[in-house]
Order: sequence, then structure tokens, then C-alpha cells
Amino acid sequence: MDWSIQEIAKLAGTTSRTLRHYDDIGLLAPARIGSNGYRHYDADALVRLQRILLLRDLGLGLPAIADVLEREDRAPHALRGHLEWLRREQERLTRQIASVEQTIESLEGGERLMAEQMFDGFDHTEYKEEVEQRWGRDAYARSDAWWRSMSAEEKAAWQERLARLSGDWIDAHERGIDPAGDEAQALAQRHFEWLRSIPGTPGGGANGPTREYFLGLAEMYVADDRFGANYGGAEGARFVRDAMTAYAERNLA
Amino acid sequence: MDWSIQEIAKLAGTTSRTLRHYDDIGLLAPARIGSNGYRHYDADALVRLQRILLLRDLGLGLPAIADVLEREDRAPHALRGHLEWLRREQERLTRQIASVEQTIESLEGGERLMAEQMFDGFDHTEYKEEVEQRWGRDAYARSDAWWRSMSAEEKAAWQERLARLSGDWIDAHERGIDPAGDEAQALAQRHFEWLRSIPGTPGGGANGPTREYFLGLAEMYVADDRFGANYGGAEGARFVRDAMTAYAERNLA
DNA sequence: CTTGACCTTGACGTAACGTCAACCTCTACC
DNA sequence: GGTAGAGGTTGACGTTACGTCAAGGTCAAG
Repeated sequence: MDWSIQEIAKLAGTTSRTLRHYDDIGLLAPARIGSNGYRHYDADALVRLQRILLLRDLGLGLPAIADVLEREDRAPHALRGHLEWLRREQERLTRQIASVEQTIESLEGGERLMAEQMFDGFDHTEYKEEVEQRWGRDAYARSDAWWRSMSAEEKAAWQERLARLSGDWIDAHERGIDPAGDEAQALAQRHFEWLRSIPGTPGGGANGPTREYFLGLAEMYVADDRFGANYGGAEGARFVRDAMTAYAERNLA
Repeated sequence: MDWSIQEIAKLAGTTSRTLRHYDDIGLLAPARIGSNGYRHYDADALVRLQRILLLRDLGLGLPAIADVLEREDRAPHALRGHLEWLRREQERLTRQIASVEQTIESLEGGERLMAEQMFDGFDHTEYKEEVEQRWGRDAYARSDAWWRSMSAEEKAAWQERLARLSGDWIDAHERGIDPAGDEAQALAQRHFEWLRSIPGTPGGGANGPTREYFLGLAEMYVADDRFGANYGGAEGARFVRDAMTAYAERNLA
């Protein structure tokens, strides 16, 4: 019924340091303190300690534990809130795991270095110099921040979307269809939507790309074969440009 | 090609404070420092920063990142190690989530208070006073530490095991079989194994309970109806005791 | 010369204790 | 009574990766 600090620590499966800490922060005071300064604990303290440790094992923080112990009927609410946080952490970890796995794979395949991987697959921030010159430094910073804010899955999904779009452009060009025709215009529409999915760029977001940005980009695909390569080389890039230009004239103010 | 600290921070989507920190710990030095003390960064620094932030997003610690950047071929190894750690964290979270859910449920059902829940379902630590008196204080401390070391799932599984054992004892008694007969002796064997699964108790672990502990426990079931209740009351407890006693005499030295 | 924006170097705070360090207390034994 | 050993006490620093003041210098613009 009267334990020393070490005794109660062993009883509860923790350490004396922890008990001193709980005393310091007012979470668990000893039953009494001897004239020599020694802490002494009783059965009530043991029960309280057990509860503290139980809640701690559930992952609650000490302030939250203090809250719950103060009024036990708050426990369900506190635990539900905690549960949400745990689930979010779960998700975050899941994404990180997928992300790390993907990175390891690409490193093992020797496919690309990391720095390049970052800029991979999206043409308007791949070459920041150009982007900055044409649309200002902020545009690059914003789109870069956007890119880095995505989870690995989102990035992968986004890149896949671009790859499909790019493949469809090449396919359409190879089939020799009319850049101003319905099919090519549908592709231009997809291209427009794709750009709209990049918040922070000139015209990214709900309104979509500005006419200027859209036309400028189209020209850049032709002018710079680093961009053009994504659309099947110079001729493919011209095809894309023509379709985009026609689209802009018909649909963008 | 020459950015101020804020400029490069925006370019990379981080803060100037972070850059100062990276400078402090030697992770990323500025390209040059002006006579006024201002930090200036170049393109190389930007690339390095991008890599740092990429790895950081994967969850690596800054020392690990420094390691990887020093020799990039170490990246796969570092990432694989990191992946393991991530998976372990995942598991831990999964268990915590299950644990919290279970606790919420039991609180909602108003079934039991938390402190009681801890001692619930296992008879030899339910009443620590008795345990301490009979087998010493250490026994209680060890078995308590053991109990608290289990995950919620393990606890649940263990309790379920006890519940089945207990139910089978009651069932056997109600069917009026012979405590010294094969069937009851099989139950006693299960009881023995169950006790063996508790490391740290007198006889817990590979060797199994000592004869003394086993007999003492059997008597306690009869003597204390708080224990006996688990086995169908006084008569049930006597039945269990008789079976256990017979078992001990035949099998325990 | 005065703003205002931007830069610098400290230094504290964060979560929950682990880990010394320096020093006191109690019990046991010679 | 002295001493060793186990156990107690209060600081105070270390841990992770910065956020957040605080105090003060620098620079371009008006």
C-alpha cells in the first residue's frame, strides 16, 4: 500500500524517471512526500498510473491523457479524434512506402538519377530557364511547389496522364488526321484540361490557361525539340501546335 | 544563377529558416557568402537542395540524406533500410488503430472502465495482493510487464483463449465427468499450457508452471470465489481444482 | 533621412523522457 | 562509528527539424 518510486515503477512496468516526469508536469503526484524528499505512492496512484500507461500505449499525448483522466466521459471523444489522426498517419506512411519503393525500383533499374526524375515528364517546368523567361520567375516557383506537394502516387498518376496524352497526340499525327478536325480538337481540349490541372501557372486553376500561355506553349513545342520530342519530333510538334492554335482561336478569348 | 536565400527557398518550395538550418548542420552550404554576411546560392546548390527535399519527402532523416548525397550509390541501401523502418511503423500504427477502436467500442458499450479492463480476464494478476503474498512482489511485476507488453490484438487473442478454456471447464463440470478422467485431464493440460504462455511468472516460460504454483492456483480457485466465478462458481472451482490436482500429481515433479 | 523589405546571429520551444552529474539518505555489515 | 552499496533528490543537457520571436545590420527607394 506504500511503494517507493522504483517499486511502483516496476509494478507498472515503467521507470522512475517517467514517474518523476509525470510528477513534474502534474500528471501524477505521489501520495505523499517524506521529510527526506522521497516520493511515496499508494494504490490509488497505481490505478491512475495504469490508466495513464494504457492511454499512452494507445498513442495519446500526455496532455490528452490528463484531459481524459480529469473527466473520463471525455474519453470516447478524445479517442475518436486520436483515431482520425492515427488514420491520417497511416495514409501518409502508406504513401511514403509506395514512394520509397518506387524510388528504389527506378534506382535499381538505373533508369534515372533522382534530380532528373523530379523534372521528369512535365514539359513546362522541365526547363525552368525558359519558363522563367516567358512567364516570370514566380510561375516556375509556383508550379515547382505544386509538383513537390504531390504524393508519389499523385505524381505517378499525373505522369501517366501526360504519357497517355502524349501518346495519343503522336498516334493522331501518325494517322494523318486534320489538326483542326474534331478528333484533334478533342485532344487539344484534353491538353487544355491537363494544363488546367496545374494550379499556380499562368492560367492554371479553375479558369484554365490563358490564350497567351496556351499559344506560347504550342509554339515552344515546335521551337524547342526538347519539348517536341514528347510529341513525336518536329513534325509531331507542329501537328500539336496547329491543333492547339486552332483550339485557342475557337475557344479562348 | 545567383539567388538570395528567400529566392532559392521559394524556388524549391521551402523556407529560408530551413536553408539556414541546413547550412548550420553542414548539409547545404551557400555557393558564396557576401561581405555583408548574406548567403548566395547557385544552380548547383538548387539541384542539391531539390535532392535533399526529395529524400526528405521520402521520410529520411537529415543525417541519412547527407549520407546518400555523399555517395549516391548508397541510396538503394539506405532506402531499403528506411523502408523496413517504415513498414514497422505501419504495423505499429495498425495495431494502435485496432486497439483504439476496440477501446472506443468497449467504452461505448459501457462495458467496463479502463482500469478494470486491464486486469480483466486473467485470474492470477487480477488480484495483485494475493499474487504478491503467495509468490512475491516480483512475480506480479513481471507478469504485469508481460501483459502490458502485448499488443491489443495479442491481448484480445489471449483473453479469448482464456474465455474458451474457462467455458470448457464449466461445460465439462456440467456434464458431470470425472475430474481425473481423460477429458478433464486434457483440460488440465490446456490449463497448464495456458499458464506456461505467461513468461515471468513462477514457472512461466518453457518449463511450465511449478507444481507448487499449479497446486496453489488450484486451491485459490476454490478458496476465493472471485476466481471461482470464472469457472462456474464454487462447485465448478472445486471440479477444476480436483482435475488440476490430479494432473499435478501425475505430471509435475 | 526614413521607411520597409530582407539579411544576420542567437536562443527558446517542441514530446517525452534517457542519461549523466553532483549530492543526500538509508540499511547492512564490520 | 565508519563505510559500502543501493536508492533517492534536483538540475540540466540531448534528442528531430526546424518555427518563432528578438535585436540589430544592410540595401534600394522616395
